[in-house]
Amino acid sequence: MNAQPTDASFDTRQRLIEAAILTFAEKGFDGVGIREIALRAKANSALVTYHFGGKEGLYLEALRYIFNRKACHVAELAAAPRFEGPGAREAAIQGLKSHIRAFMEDLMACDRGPDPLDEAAMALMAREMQAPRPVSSALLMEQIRPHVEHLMHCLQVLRADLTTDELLNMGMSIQGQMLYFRNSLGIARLIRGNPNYPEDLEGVIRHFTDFSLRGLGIPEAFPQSRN
Amino acid sequence: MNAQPTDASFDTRQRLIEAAILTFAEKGFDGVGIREIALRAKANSALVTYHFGGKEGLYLEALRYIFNRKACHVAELAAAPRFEGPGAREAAIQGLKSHIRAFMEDLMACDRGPDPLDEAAMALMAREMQAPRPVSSALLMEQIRPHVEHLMHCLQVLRADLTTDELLNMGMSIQGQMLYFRNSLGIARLIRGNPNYPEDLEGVIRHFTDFSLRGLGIPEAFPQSRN
DNA sequence: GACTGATTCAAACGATTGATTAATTCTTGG
DNA sequence: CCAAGAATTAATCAATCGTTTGAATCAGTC
Repeated sequence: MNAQPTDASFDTRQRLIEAAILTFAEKGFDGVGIREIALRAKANSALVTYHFGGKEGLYLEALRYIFNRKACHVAELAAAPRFEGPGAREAAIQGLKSHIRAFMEDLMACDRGPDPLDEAAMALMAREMQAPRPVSSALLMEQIRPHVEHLMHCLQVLRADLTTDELLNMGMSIQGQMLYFRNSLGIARLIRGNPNYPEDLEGVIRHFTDFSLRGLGIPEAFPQSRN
Repeated sequence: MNAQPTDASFDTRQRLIEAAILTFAEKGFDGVGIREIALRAKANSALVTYHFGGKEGLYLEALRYIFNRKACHVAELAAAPRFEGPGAREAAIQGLKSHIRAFMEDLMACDRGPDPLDEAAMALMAREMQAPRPVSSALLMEQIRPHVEHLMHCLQVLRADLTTDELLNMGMSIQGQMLYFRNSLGIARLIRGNPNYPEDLEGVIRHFTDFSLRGLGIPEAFPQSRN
């Protein structure tokens, strides 16, 4: 593995990484050979060991590439200040709404157009989340933690009466519906008989927002008790 | 592959299938060799081809074994009659509660004690749901469809004012949080720093029930408007 | 143009893959 | 008891795996 890539090797490295994302996402780590990746990247398979130290090194670098590439909206929110004092509750509601919107927009990568690489990157992250490799679980945790903490902060402000465990359950339900939505897009399109679903992402975001606020137990979001 | 297994070969077949479930669940289809499975089953690796026609045949047989073994609670519910006439609403609420409980108990296989085989079976199904193999996707869909239809019927009774698309969104949120819970057990345990999570499955079931009923917009489930 | 280090390449490495073979053991009905 | 078929075994198959090798090619520097 070389120390720092030069301009000459940068293109090859990038092509290998992108081919790795596409192919790993499609078939999983064990379902792909480095020859297949190298062929897709129009590079020699020996370069995988040369540039990344091996197949696993390429896999790790692919994950890092995904994390760095996705200048997430969620990441910006995670850096927001804490909600305190009067108006904290309203701010937390707005923060939760923003989180759901940002997370959905990140999930769908809707602001960069339909990019197959983004699509594959999310599929690969989904694989990694379900069956985390020991070597990459730390990388994944480091990436997810700030988002989790920001969401948990919103929830804690909104439901100060709940225990930490109950708050984690709330967060799990909120994140779960969105991540499952992303993971099962293919099936959902089949069930609805609509290959373009969701045409109305705004409607889906609105649904997740309302469902989450009600599920969380926010009175303002509950239609029957609103008036 | 032999036509019908005799008594003599039944034990070996069973041992191979159970070893396959455990090992496939742990490392995925491509991450396991038949020698490793055979070693775990204390059998000869050539018997995989002899009894099941090959590695993929063993995998399919393992899935069938899971489906047959798991006399799912959800499957019983799916065969329940439709909710009609007076009391339909109460019945639908109870039906939804039962569905969530049954689905969670099936997901966690908690009613037969902590059986590593059941645990592995669910992990394998989770893998299969996220990245279904072409040969087994039909088997999986056939297994899942009745559960989806039963859930949709409950939702339709409870929220007759919603469009089909909105109802599908509701169902997606309800199933999503549970499936995500199952799929991301590994990450959840990392986040909580508790490898034994969830110790209190009842609490999780109660949470999903409350969250779903509130999210669905059922007034009775909303604490602030209950009294 | 010669030298240097980084990069790429074709070829081959040993190991392991799923599958096959042929011989052997086990089981069982006549 | 004994053929006959089923079940199991060790050994081996070709293919592929990730990796290594050594030479070729490239880009700069003196």
